[in-house]
Amino acid sequence: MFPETMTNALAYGSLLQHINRYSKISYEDFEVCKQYFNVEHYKSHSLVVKAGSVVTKQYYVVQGCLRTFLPDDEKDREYTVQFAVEEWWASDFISYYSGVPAVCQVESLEESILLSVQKADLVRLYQQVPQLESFFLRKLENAFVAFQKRILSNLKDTAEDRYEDFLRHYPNLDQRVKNYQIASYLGITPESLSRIRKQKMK
Amino acid sequence: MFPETMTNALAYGSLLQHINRYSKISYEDFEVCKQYFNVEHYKSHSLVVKAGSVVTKQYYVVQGCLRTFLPDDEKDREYTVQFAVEEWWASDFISYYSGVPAVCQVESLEESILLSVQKADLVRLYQQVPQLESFFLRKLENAFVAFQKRILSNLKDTAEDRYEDFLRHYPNLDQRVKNYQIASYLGITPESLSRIRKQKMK
DNA sequence: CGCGACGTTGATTTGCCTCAACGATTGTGG
DNA sequence: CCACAATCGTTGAGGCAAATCAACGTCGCG
Repeated sequence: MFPETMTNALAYGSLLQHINRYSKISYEDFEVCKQYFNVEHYKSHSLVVKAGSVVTKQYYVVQGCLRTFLPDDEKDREYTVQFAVEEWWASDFISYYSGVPAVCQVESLEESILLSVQKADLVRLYQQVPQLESFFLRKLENAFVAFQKRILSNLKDTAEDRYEDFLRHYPNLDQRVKNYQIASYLGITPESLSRIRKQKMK
Repeated sequence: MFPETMTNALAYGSLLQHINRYSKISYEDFEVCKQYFNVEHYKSHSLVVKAGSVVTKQYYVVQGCLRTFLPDDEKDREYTVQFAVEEWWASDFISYYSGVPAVCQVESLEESILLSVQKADLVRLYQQVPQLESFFLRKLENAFVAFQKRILSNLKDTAEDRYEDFLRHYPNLDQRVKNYQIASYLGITPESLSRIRKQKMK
């Protein structure tokens, strides 16, 4: 493993590159930005966000893989809202934006390195580096569009179509996560997904 | 009917009240705001947004009812993304935010009075009245949360549950729109919805 | 090694769709 | 204002995709 300072440098480097893809930011501005982001490490199978309390942070994935899901203890089932791999963001955004206690959880599916930022700190950061407000706004717009597309896909596509959408939307992710987790993202059972995969081998 | 100036005054009054519910705005600021919003009238069954060109406006519903839907000419079917009644906003937000030509359409289901605003004008407006940027951001966050809840509802709830969600989400709207439009919002056929309604009468 | 978690396969059930027919309602032109 | 057509909602019969239930093989890990 890299020494602490080394992986931190890599983490912030990843974030800088990511932000720069959307809105150019100066070295000085990024130095300010860095102060508000904390590096967090999570083991595989650990919980990043637990249901029950209000979520005040969002997370940027430097390395690893997260899954946001709604547990349904009664039916002994889970519903996956989204996955997040390198350069994606995750949180329980329902709790984060509406300020209600989280019903969803975020779990780390692998050893993960994250950068977390407090919602309250973002407000301050926006005042110091206004481009970042545009950046996060753009990010929200994109996420909104993605969700609307997913709703449309649920309305019009078959399970097989949606599985192919999933493969396109998350390249190679099918090799990193469990089948039953993909099934719970698609809204079908693991058995059905297994049959769809079999079907597709021809 | 009211004279033109009268309905315009009512329209802007509605918008002012609506904005004030989220972020307080002074009389002077609202005067600036008004300049960018245009009153538009639509007849029942007319199209507010047609598929094919990039959508640059979003619409506030002063009076009436809109529906955003994706037409599928092949299957001779439609998929409803959302309804918008008084004090709601509508557009094809996929086109509006991503700048791609619209695939969805927005139709007026009743005689409607709308206030439209250009995306480009909002940028200018934000510079003059910064509270409005927060207002629109809040609106986007709420819409994002609503969509995420709908995705979860699609994953976990039965058609009947989703119908009840619809009734709660859009109070009394079932008396204003066609059954097959509600069905296309729920992702079921009009026949299935009819059977669900029958079921619920006990 | 042995246990538990996971993926697959088969048999059966079920919720919703499709297709078709029929009233009710709406809207329109004579 | 009525007559007629079109649209819409309902109901029934039959079919299909996916769920459920159950069994079994495999893999990973304590």
